Amino acid sequence: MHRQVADLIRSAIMDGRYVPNQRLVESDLAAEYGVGRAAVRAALADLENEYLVVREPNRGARVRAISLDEAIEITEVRAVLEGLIAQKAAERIDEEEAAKLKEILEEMRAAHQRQDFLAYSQTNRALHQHLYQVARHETATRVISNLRAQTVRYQFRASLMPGRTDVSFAEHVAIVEAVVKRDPEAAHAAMKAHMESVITTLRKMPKEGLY
Amino acid sequence: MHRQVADLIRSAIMDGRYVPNQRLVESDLAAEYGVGRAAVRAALADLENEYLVVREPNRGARVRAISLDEAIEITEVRAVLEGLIAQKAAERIDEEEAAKLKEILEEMRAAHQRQDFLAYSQTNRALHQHLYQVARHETATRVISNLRAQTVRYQFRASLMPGRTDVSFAEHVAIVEAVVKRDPEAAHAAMKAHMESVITTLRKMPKEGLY
DNA sequence: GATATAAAAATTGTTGACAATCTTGTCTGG
DNA sequence: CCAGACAAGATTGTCAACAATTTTTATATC
Repeated sequence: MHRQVADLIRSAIMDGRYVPNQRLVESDLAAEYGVGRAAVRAALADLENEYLVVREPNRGARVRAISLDEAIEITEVRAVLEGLIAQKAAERIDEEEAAKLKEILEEMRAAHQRQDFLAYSQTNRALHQHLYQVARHETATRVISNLRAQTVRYQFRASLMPGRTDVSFAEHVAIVEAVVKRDPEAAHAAMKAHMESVITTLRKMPKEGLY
Repeated sequence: MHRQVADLIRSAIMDGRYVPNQRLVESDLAAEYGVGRAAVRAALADLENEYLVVREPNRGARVRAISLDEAIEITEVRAVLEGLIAQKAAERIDEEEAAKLKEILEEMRAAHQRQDFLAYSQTNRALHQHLYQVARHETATRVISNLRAQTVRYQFRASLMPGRTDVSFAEHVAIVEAVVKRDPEAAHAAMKAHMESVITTLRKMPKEGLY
């Protein structure tokens, strides 16, 4: 039960429905989601452990504000982990998985060509998800997923920057080529380059507001 | 309150007082630690989020069993993160911090020379902790700490293997030298070599029991 | 002894009540 | 008007009770 509540609250945070520093009052949330306070409490504890929420004793919970600097730091951690994933994927990929990876890349290309930003974003996600599956590295996957939730809005904004999609797509082509070629070092290097490019983009973002 | 309880339970797990797959019964723990069930419940939730404990609906909590394969996987993630830490430390270290790092290394050398395993282990820990501080990379530090708690007993066993301390010490010397020299790439490489050596040692361990 | 079934006991999940703490609003004096 | 004190209201933290679920025990049968 509390897990579902946590999922709902997490979605609300990621969607921007709950904004940084917003108070999350147990009884209000209980009423909103039609559950008891105990479930809300447990959900907030989970979200605190995911660093999406901060709680102070006797003072309740708030949506955690993440500065651009922290988003960059989080992305740096993601970068090294995505590099590990790419390397493992290159070591472990089988024919079927390779075919699917290329398929996703083609969908990504098509979305890119028709300038369908939403579809591009979705295929980008699907590509990374597929790499996690190919890599079969549960720990890395788990840590990445958690970190991603913390920076999702920065990622959205970064991806809206002019020319970003062109760069991103080329980088993904390089990643897929290296992985399909079963070259762990090249895969690692390609992913590293991609993630550094993401970080560079983040660094160029104006430091306005919190996410 | 529940945070203190979580700390106590975590220590018991890391000390081996609570063993893999052991049931952790809320009311028993409440009696043992002199707190209410609500606090135990919250503490167990925290520990579940740290992957030290697994909980199933209606079936309670157990100490999570971590296989050698998983310990290796966790260490692989730690490896890339420790590499990031070493790199950042090399970029950011100041004179005072460099002096302290060298000081810790000397204590580590002394412990190694008098074959005081416990002191060696403590200085090893202190060295890594100091690197985390020097690196000023909160996210990496946080993720590492959590992962470390999950593998602490494997680490202990690995460090007991014959000749391990000799190798370990030499590797730490290389790390410190690179960091003090403010060479991020060398620091990263030295740490990578060290962590790969740890992983190799883990791979050589007999697959007996769970930790 | 092994197996199946029912009952009893143990444990988890949830709730409402109340104590403790914090925040907000109101009043008074300078 | 502003600052401080105090009361009222809001919220969190905790508890005991009870419902729901699982585990253990006892009993019967083969």
